[in-house]
Amino acid sequence: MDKREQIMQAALALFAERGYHGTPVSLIAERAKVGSGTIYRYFKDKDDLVNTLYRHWKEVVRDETMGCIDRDQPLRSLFRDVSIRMVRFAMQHRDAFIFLEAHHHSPYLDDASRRLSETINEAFLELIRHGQALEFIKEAPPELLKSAVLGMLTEMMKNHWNGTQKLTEALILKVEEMAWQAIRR
Amino acid sequence: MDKREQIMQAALALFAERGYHGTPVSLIAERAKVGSGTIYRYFKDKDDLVNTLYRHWKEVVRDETMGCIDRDQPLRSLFRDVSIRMVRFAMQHRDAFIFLEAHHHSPYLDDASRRLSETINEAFLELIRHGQALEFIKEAPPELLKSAVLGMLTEMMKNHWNGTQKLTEALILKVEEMAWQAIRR
DNA sequence: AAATCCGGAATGAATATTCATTCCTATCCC
DNA sequence: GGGATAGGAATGAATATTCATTCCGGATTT
Repeated sequence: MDKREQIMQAALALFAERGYHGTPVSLIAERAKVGSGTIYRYFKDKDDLVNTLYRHWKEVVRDETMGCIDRDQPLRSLFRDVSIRMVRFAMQHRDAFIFLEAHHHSPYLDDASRRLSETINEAFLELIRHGQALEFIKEAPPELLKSAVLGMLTEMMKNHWNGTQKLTEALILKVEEMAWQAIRR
Repeated sequence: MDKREQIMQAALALFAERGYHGTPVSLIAERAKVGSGTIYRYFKDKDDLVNTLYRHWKEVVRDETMGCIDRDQPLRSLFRDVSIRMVRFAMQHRDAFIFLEAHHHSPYLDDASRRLSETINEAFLELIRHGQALEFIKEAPPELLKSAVLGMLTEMMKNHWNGTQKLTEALILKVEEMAWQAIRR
């Protein structure tokens, strides 16, 4: 019954569904079963709330996809490992995934949020550069390859959520293979 | 000096940059150099404006990417043709591209807008099914392949706009090749 | 019972929409 | 032609609504 937690959960779901400007604080309060004034006991203002949320979930993504990974396994399986962790994260945390995706470059994100996002980005780029050094991955700007892979995975997750094409365990593997085919030499 | 056109242009730029809820009607009026009341002479309300915009640009996309295409050329070059037309459209109409992308599944889109979107979708799926029938393209749900390709292209366009990785003519070809590698048999 | 926490009404700023008025242009009369 | 006039277009101040934030009386904890 942690109020702060209730507020974070309600805000996450609403921001994911309706966007930042589209969700009134009063609605967050209602959904969290909390007085609207209470929100301001835990967060300085709406901006602070969205940034706190963003940072919280970015950290979870970082830990679940980049943390505790065996960096010494063969590159191909390292890539698969990271890709599949990302998809798994998305499946398990639908709202967080949609929220992070939608607020990727929002003007109301503060510097701390931006820096954190950049860190994760850099880790993924490093993986790609490593693959290029080993000549497993295409010669092309790493940024380009990164966005190819992430764009692909992201769009398929969106399709999964909106019901167009549900992902099964088998399809996830297929998807990962497609991503690899796109960037391999 | 067509007021309606001025309003549409201003709204497109602002919605692309700040989103629907993020842009006050007064700002649209200011940017269009028009009294705010004038907007309501041409559009029933803000909702009507955003839907009109959406439909207008979806039709342009449809015509520029799916219209006037030689459906009898070899599948590989047909696919290239469509992909490159999409990228070209995005490069030439930055705001329209960002706007359409951002409002893809917004709750304020009406039925007519949704139907139009679905039509274009279906045309692309047809292309993929055709490729599968010829055994050039992977066996997998066409929806999945479609979102892989579009997600990839879309994300790379976003990276282009935000300055992370500018696309050159040569890179566009590379990108198209990656998309093909992802879905080919 | 003091301190802290909480709810939700109250407040004022921001916003969408309306409407009384002005402006423009085309038509008509002299 | 030129002045008068009608009627649609345009305007932006006024209105009604929505929203973020504050405030304060009451509940809960210590």
